Amino acid sequence: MPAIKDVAQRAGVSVATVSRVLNQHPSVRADTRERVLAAVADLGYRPNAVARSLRTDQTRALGLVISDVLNPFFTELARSVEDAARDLGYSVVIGNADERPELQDHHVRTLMDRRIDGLLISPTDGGSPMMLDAARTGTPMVFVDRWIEDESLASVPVVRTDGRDAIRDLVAHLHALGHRRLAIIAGPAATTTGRERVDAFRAALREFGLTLDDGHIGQGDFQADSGRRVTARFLDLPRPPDAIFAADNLMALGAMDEIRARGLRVPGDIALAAFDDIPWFVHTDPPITAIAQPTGELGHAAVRALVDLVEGRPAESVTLSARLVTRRSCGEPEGSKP
Amino acid sequence: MPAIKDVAQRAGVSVATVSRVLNQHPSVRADTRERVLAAVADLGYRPNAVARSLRTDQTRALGLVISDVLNPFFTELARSVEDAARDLGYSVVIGNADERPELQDHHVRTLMDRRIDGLLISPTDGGSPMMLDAARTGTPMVFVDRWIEDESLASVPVVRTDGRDAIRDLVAHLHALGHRRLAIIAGPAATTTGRERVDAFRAALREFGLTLDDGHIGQGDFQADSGRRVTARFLDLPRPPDAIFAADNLMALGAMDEIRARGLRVPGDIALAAFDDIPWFVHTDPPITAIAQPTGELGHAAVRALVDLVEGRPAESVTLSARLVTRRSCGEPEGSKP
DNA sequence: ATCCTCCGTGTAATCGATTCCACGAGGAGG
DNA sequence: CCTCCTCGTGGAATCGATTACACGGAGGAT
Repeated sequence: MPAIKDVAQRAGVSVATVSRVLNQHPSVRADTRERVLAAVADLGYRPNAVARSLRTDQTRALGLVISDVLNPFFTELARSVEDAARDLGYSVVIGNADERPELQDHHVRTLMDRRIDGLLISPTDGGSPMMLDAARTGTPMVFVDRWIEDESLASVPVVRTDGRDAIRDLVAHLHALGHRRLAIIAGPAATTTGRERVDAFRAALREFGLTLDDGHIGQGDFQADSGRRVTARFLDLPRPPDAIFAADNLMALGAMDEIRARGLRVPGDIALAAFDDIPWFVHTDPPITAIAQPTGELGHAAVRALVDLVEGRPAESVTLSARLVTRRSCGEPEGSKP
Repeated sequence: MPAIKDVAQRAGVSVATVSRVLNQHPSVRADTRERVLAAVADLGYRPNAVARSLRTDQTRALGLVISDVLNPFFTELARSVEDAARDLGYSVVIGNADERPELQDHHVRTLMDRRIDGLLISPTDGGSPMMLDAARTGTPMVFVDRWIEDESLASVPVVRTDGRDAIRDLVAHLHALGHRRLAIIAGPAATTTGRERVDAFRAALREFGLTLDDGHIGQGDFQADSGRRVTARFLDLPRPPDAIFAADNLMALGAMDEIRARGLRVPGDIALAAFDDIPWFVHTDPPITAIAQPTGELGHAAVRALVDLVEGRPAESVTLSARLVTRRSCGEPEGSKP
């Protein structure tokens, strides 16, 4: 693999001149430029990004640590992040934390070791040591989707979706269809989205004169299995809920598994709704009512904020809003009753 | 961010000694080692991977270029690749080609510029310039899932799934349920998996005395939209097929969309099956019969082969086999008829 | 006592780029 | 004709690690 000195030699110039040509520095005579470019083409030379990074102290790479790649919400997020970053001339290195704090820490550490220019992170837990460290040492950092409530992290911008209104709409929808005993499969209490969705759900219930039983809050971990387990607990109750709201799409999948395994039917026996909409919800039996986040915009906004930080501009937090997409899993839509 | 010389200074030794401690070189006196380790801890020093890579000419990073992150098959693959790589002490940098050759090329180029140690690639097309270049210049490289049939790439190991038998099983299943006019939504002809699945399908049909009409082969591109389009064409035929086999799960999703949009029913009006199984297929209406690849093993085997290459050992191609998972989208299972 | 070995450590070259500074040539202005 | 700029270019320092080689001291062999 040819290095810059090979190009210099072949073009009969110094490495400095080659470097200037490569970085479109103006003070190179046109014919010299030609010669250098010709040598570059002949040798198939490509600058070594590792060496360049060492010298310039920037890698033009961003780190993205997400909680679970297998969750369609996060893969869509990852995709939009990569798109936005590429447009701005950055690469993205993805780390999958699998909802495990120690894995999250591993990835943050590896990314920092590789000296990525900035970190986009959707924390799995209450804040791992490496992450606090990264924030403290001034690594540009942006939280996406979830964030950490810690005063030492107060300056880290948060790009997220506020599901409050959509959740209220969902509760209204359920209420209108006659459901009164509503339950929620919550995310981990350590995550902000975990808590927030429960809070919003509880507040909305209150608005409709309902209360959220302690027995109707199940602790999940955003994985399908936990949705199954919690749903089993709900269904074993003497008076089971008549509607279940899963705080993410994987737990909704688990819930469906369990409901189906017991020979019950959605929405006849029990209604089901989920946070996060995915293409498959159209084709499930029945199609699932869900709260959709503007995932693409979320990714773009997050990258914009992070790159602002990286390039020395101030960055702001962004809050987008989610919307309810009603389908048939909570009962027949209002207008369509016979 | 402290560098090795800061550690050296604080411990009162030279940078060489610090480096030796960090790389567990044996010839360091125990008490010196202690002092160095203490300094490392005090400063929170972490070695700069960029500098290390420049010097050692290895990054301990692997590149993975996949055709489409949004396809659950590939995200599962990516996840298993990352798992396997991490176990062996490597990081994975993912590039999403989005089934677009020019994007694939962009990622290969970027990864090569960053001097990744090896490249895992699932090519979208017949072989882009950068890829041929990479192979020619001796970059360790392994094809996964798909590959390129080019003599200059003959030495690149291929880790893949052979779906031949499973496709035969599928055709047998369809035949047993009375379907005779079978159609296939194929992948791009430029991809090996695209062609291979059609070939296997055609061969299996012949075995059952059926033929594959030209009108019953639709050219898709592994994306949902193309599944929709091709299905529309099938259904507009004067004598539409009575069973459709989609060569991947996204095109199956598109096919379902189209079938549903026309008010037709699966499997009553038309049977549907897909290559690649995903968790949601259990919950669609109806549950979809699919051919499942051992995705986890695929990823692990691919990483093993690539790391062998990277570390100077010979690597071998691996072919795993897929299996048919019958559900209800082709008709009621044999045993369960009344 | 002398010489050799080995052990632990330091000095300095090196990887491949970027960039500051210096330098020579040529043109403009006095 | 001399001085001063400007322009284009080259030399060399630098980023942060690794590692070949050198070196001084301790201990063993003779």
